[in-house]
Amino acid sequence: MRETADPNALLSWYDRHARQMPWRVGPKARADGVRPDPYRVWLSEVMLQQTTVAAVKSYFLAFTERWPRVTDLAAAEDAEVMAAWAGLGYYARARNLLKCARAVAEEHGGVFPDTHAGLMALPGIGPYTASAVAAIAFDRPETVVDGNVERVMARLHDEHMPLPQSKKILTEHAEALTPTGRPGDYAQAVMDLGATICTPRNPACGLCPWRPACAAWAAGTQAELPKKAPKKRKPIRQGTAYLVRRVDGAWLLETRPETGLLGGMLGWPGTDWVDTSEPAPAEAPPIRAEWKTLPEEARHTFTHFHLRLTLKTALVPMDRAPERGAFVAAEEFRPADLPTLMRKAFDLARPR
DNA sequence: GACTCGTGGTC
DNA sequence: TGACCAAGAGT
Repeated sequence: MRETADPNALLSWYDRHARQMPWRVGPKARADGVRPDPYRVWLSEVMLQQTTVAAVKSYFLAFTERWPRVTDLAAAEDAEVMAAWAGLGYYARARNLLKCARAVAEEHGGVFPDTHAGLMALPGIGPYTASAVAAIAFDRPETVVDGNVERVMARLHDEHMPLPQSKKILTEHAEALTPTGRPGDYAQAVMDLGATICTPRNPACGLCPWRPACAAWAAGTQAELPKKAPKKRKPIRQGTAYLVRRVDGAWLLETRPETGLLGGMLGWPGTDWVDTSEPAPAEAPPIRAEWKTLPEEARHTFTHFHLRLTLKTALVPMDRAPERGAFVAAEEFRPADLPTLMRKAFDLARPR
């Protein structure tokens, strides 16, 4: 008879092996009564959505240095926040981050709600993030279910039904295990277990505090779990971007529409992007100029398609007015403010 | 439930 | 090199 998974065994493991991260109050400090700052917990959780810890660290430090409190962030300009988020991806997160900060500042007196329902009502906070903030910042016994927890539960219970179909069952397993004591530490402990021991490939079962309870370990199936529905392959889209430099060094840029891909981000004016099976999109030059096509196209892969972007460049005189976008002075232009695709295009087109 | 929505690291 | 993957949310 296999043992039942013991939350205390996991907490004991976490006390010894918790990862240190800039936004985390470790188990020792937590036991000494140190409370995490809900603003920092929320900010980190939003940044960590579908994003690796390694990628998040420098952004988290930059954001908290520049905007130490939620009211500081709420008072920031949209363009400043979008530029600071550039490169981290999933830019709807940044747009919702600002909406959420402003809602907390204006409708909640600058104080985050401390319940799952209160948090869920805020922009950019879904089931996972509401549970994470409620548990980690407010020590409420909420159950966090992220990709780590799904994997751990699928293996613990040897669940072979593929995701996302199995999500509900895995959530119920996770809820059944969540303890009423130390819920914040516990939430972080399950995710640390998934990130360092119960990893997608080559799980370190020999070091796992829950191995005695693991049905997949008993069956030898841990390497093939969790099962996932097959993914569709990515189509290829094509388009053209126009990189215009004025003789004084200014660059012609535009802020993209709020919705859709790279919404709200700075970018080069260009055509629509269409599937390569369709005719190439009509030219859409943002200004009258002599265009030069670069020998190399910018290639970039998004979540659901590959993009091949033809780059056209031009040098224009001071008195030439653009039909789209606006010139940004050379000394004010920072390539780091661009999303990665646009920065790639710039790196191929920049004068050297 | 099925799509959309980024990026960099890894094998 | 290409596919997979990482602390999901919104529509």
